Amino acid sequence: MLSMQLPNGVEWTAHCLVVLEQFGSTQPVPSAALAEAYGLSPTYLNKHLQKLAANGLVTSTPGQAGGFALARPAQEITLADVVDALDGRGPIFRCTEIRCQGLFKERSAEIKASGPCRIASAMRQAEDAWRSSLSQVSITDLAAGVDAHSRQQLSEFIDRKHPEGEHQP
Amino acid sequence: MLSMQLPNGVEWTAHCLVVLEQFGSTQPVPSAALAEAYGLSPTYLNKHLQKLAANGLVTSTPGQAGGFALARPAQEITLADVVDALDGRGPIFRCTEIRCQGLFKERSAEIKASGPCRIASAMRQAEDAWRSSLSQVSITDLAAGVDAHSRQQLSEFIDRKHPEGEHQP
DNA sequence: GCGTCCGTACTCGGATAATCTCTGTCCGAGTTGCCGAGG
DNA sequence: CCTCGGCAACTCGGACAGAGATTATCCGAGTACGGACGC
Repeated sequence: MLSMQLPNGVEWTAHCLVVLEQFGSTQPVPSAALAEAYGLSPTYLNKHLQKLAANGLVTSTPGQAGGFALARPAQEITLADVVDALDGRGPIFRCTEIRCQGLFKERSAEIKASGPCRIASAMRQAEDAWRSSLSQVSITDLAAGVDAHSRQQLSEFIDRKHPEGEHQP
Repeated sequence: MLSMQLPNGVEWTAHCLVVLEQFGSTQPVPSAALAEAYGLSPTYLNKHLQKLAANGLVTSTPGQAGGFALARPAQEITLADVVDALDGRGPIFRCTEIRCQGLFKERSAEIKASGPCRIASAMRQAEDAWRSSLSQVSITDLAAGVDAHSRQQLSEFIDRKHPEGEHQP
C-alpha cells in the first residue's frame, strides 16, 4: 500500500509548460512532439493538456502546424494553477461533520453554533499553506532550472518537426 | 470527477483520538463503542485504529473490557502523526525524473549533476509546509474545540458500556 | 499569371476499456474476566 | 473461606469482495496548408 498522491499528469504538464515557455505564445507545439521528447504516452498527455486548455492555461490551435501554446505570460502561471486545473481544486480533506452524527444527531444545530470543527479548520489551514507555497512558483522559476544543453536539444528537436521557413529542397 | 483527497479514515481516527484523550490512557475504549457513538462502520473503523496501533499512537488491549487508549500524552500526538500513520508518509508528489527520459536519456547523469529538478523541489517544499502546519496541531488543541455538553454525553455513553464498579443487581 | 477550389494530412477532442487504490465486510486467533468446584 | 481450573464472551487482527478514480487507448470531427484546375 502506497500513499495518497496527486495524478502524475501534474508532473507531465508542468514539464510541458516549461517547454512551451521556451517557444513563447507564437509557435504552437503539438502534443505528440512533447510526448516524444519526454517518452510519454502521446494520447494520454494530450488528454491532460486538454484540461489545461479548458482552464485557460494554454491555447489550442487545430489543423496543420497546430498545437498548444501558453495563453498567458509564464510569470502568471503557477504550479497552483496546474494542480487546480488537473485535480479540480477540491479540498484535500473533506469534512463530513461526524461530530454531528450518531449520538449527537439531535444536537447538530447546537454543536455547529458552538464553532467550526477544529479538525476541519486545521486541515484547511494546512492546505492553504500548501497552496500558498505552490502559488509562489511560476513557470519562469521552473524554466530557470533547465540546463542550456537541454534547451538547445529541445529547440532543435521541435524545429525539425516544424521546418518553419528554411532548408529542404 | 472529484479530486485527490486523503482517506476519510483520517477524519474518523482524529475524532476518536479526541475521545480517547477524554478518557486518558487508563480506560481502554472499544472500537465498537466509538463507531456507535459517531455512527460509523465498526469493522472499518477498527481497521484504521489498527494502523494507529501499529504506528505506536495508541495501545490496544485485547479481551473483555479491552479496547484502544492513547499511548502517549495527548500533547505529543499531532495531526501529522495521524496522517503519516494512516497514509504511509509517502510524498504527495513523486518525481519520476522525466527530464532525463526520451530525448535526454543519454545525458541523464549530466542533467542530474546540473541540479535537482525544480518541479520536485517546489512540490517537496509545499508538502513540507503542509506537514509543518499539521505537526503544530495536537490532540489537545482539537479537544479544546469540543463543547462540554458533547463531552458529558460521551462520558455517559461510554460508562454505560463499561459499568466499572457500580450499580446493576 | 492569378484566383478559386478541392484533397490531404495533420491537429485537437471526447468517448471507451484496464488497472489500482480506497472503501467496506467478514470470520478466526487470542486474551481477559467471571463462575463454579475443590481443598 | 480461599484457591484453582474451566467456560464463555468479548476484544483485536488479518484475509476477502465491491466501488470509484486514475491510467491508458482508440477513433471521429474540425481546421489549415498545399497543389491542381480554370479563367
